[in-house]
Order: sequence, then structure tokens, then C-alpha cells
Amino acid sequence: MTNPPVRPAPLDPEMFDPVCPSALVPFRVGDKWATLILRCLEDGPRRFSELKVPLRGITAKSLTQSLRALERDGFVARTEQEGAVRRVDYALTTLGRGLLGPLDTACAWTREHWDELIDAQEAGLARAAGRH
Amino acid sequence: MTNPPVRPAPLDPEMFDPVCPSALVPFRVGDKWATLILRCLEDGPRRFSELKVPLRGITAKSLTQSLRALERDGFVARTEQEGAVRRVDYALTTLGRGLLGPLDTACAWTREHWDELIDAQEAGLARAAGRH
DNA sequence: CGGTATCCCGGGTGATACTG
DNA sequence: CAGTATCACCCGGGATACCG
Repeated sequence: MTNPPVRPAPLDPEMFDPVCPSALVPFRVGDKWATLILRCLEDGPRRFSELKVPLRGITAKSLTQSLRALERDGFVARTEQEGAVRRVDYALTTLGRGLLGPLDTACAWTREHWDELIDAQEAGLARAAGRH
Repeated sequence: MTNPPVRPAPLDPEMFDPVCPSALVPFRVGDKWATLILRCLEDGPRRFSELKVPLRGITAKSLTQSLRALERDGFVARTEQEGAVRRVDYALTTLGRGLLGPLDTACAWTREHWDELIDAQEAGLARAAGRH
């Protein structure tokens, strides 16, 4: 039985598409991209360029920065594969995987109260507009 | 039976003191101060100046900004009391109170893994220092 | 007391170009 | 492919002063 390194299915390029302005998703971890990166690593290690796909519009610089920060904080492990073609993998550490728990809780809450969040925000904007 | 408006105990000026560098508390809601404000409102309505106490060093401007944002998003309700002395109260809305659930989850996780978080961070810093 | 009005600074973020 | 280097901009946030 061969035992090739676990390779999860490719990421859905639209996994963050419908929304995520993070204005409405009220929980943030680390910097702007950190939670999204964590989510991307949920199903297994990912390559640098692989991560760029669902992270619409992220620059190499920002991605590097976020990854380095996550690495420094012990949430993500970076491993450089040797071989002809360059290949660097990023994976969740145990600690990083643990973060997904509370993160899921937060996301679940947001999804459950999505309509209320939208309504409240619209009402708030209307009030703000009326005041001026 | 008189029914005076509920007034919770005064806030502990040191309720955020030992730590909270928010670098290690990996969950953020809204801006820099939002989660702390939410926590401050947990036990009931608070006045503007009352909030400034545990929020060591926050400026009136920042507090106003954060509160206005929380109000716009429907997490906090502002009520201006009439009377001789000026008095403005901020209280959690139902939606805002709901946020405390996931927030508690996040805080609990952080507390549970505090030592690991510290260790991982120190290790990360050491590695970073070694690389340069 | 409960804010506004200004000024200002640092850095987080993006755009672009370049590299091993 | 997996980054680095550089510039440049915006704005969150603090400091200070003032107001109804």
C-alpha cells in the first residue's frame, strides 16, 4: 500500500465569494487574512500559490506577512519540500487547529443571526443618515 | 415596591489589567476596543464616563467612535436620560448580548491554551531571531 | 458630563517590479 | 514557484484643545 502525503481536494475559488466583508463577520483573528488562511488549511496542507486562489486579490506580500505571523505565533507550520520544482507547504499546527473550534462557534453564530445582523445594520445606517 | 432602573455594581478599574495585549487574545470584534466595551456592558447599562475607567487610556474620541460603530451595527443602544445632570447610557441590545456567547467561547479557549500560546510564541520569536 | 474638532503619526495594505 | 524590495497611500488611533 503506497502512502502518498495527504493531498486534500483543491480549494473552491469561490469559497469566500458571496460575502465576507469582515465588517459583518464580527470575529477577526490576527490580521485581515488570518482567519481565512486558517480556514483554507482546514482540510490539510496547502501550497503558497494554492492559498492565493480563494484569497481573491491578496498580494504575495500580504500572504507572506500573514503566514509568517501565523508561523511565529505557532498556528501554522511551514515546510519546504525538496525536489526539482520548488514547493512549500503550510499546515495547521495542533494549536492552530484548536483555533478552528472557537472560530467555528463564531461563524455559526454569525450565520444563525445573519438576517438580524443585516437588518440591524441597515436600520443603523438609516438612523445615521437621518441624523445628519 | 419601588423599581429603580437597574444599576449594576461599578466596574472594576483593573478588570483588564493583568493582560489583554490582544496580540495574544486572538479574537477581535469590530475595532480595537469593541470586545472590551461589550464586556463592560455585560452586567447592565453603563455611562460614558463609567466606561472610560476600565478602558485604561482610551480617549473620548476613540470611545465615541467605537460606541457609534457598535450602535450603527445594532449591538449597543444609546439612551439619553433627561434630568438636571447630563446622563447617557449605553446598553447591550439583544443582538449585542448574543455576541457575548461566541466571545466567551473564544475567551475560554484562549484561557485554556494560554500556556501553549505563550510557549508557541516564544518559540516562534526564538526561531525568527535565529534566522536573522 | 458627554462629547467635537484638529492635528498628526505609525503601520497595515496594496501596487508594482524584481529574484533565486 | 515562492517569495523580496520599494514606494505610496490611507486611516485607525492617540494627543490636545474646545464646546453645550
